[in-house]
Amino acid sequence: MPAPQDTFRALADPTRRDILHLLTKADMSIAEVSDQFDMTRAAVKKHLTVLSDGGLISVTTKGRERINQFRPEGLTPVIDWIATFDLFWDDRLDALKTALQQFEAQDD
Amino acid sequence: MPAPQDTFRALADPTRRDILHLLTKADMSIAEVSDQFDMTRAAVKKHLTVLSDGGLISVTTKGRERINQFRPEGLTPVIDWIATFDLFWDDRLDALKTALQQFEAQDD
DNA sequence: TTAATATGATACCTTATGGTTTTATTTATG
DNA sequence: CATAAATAAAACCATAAGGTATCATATTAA
Repeated sequence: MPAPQDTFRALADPTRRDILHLLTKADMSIAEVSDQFDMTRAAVKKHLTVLSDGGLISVTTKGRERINQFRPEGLTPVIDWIATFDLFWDDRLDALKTALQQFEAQDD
Repeated sequence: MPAPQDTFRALADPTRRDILHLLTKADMSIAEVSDQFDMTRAAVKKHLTVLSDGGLISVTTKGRERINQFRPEGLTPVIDWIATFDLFWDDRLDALKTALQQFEAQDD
């Protein structure tokens, strides 16, 4: 239930977008994510917090680790927003919108 | 030909997203856009510059005015990026991807 | 229990961002 | 031509953002 703004904000940083792609390969602890970037754990952890605030990842505690998992549904606020422009597009894009609505419905 | 980052950045601000919706109603000069927001023309002009850098609007000169026009195609970098996650989604989302590819092809 | 690991939290620094104000330039208009 | 209108450009300001370093806390593991 993040505000759309939180999702847009989370996606605005390239490192955060890269983290999302990384998390499609496997769920990872903060340390594991940090290993893939040339910055401190603290910095990566801040990015993960922003991603979590934006609904793009979920975090579960496993012992002393925090396992970060990509949440594809977190992207829907952005898709929804883009879909609001569909009157400007053509019929082919209506197909996209329809497919999207099915996805939304399925997600309930 | 903006870098994807410029597009994501442009969409990260709520005022800029509102401006895009406003411009779906009509092409507008800077002054006309400014009339719809509680901030100075200079501030709105900065936002329009960021939107232009992100490929989301085009600007044409008409006398002493600069007419700003929404560019729906400017959203495709974002759509493309989201589509890169489709392996994580389900078959229904494949339909979305297909529709998107048709749109891309048509745009050439 | 002691030491190492993984993370949390805070303080701090630098730069980017969103905004205003002021001044200049270009284009209409009376 | 003189003036008003529309925008450009630059200086400036406060806050947000991305990053580091440091210290505290909570789990493991020896």
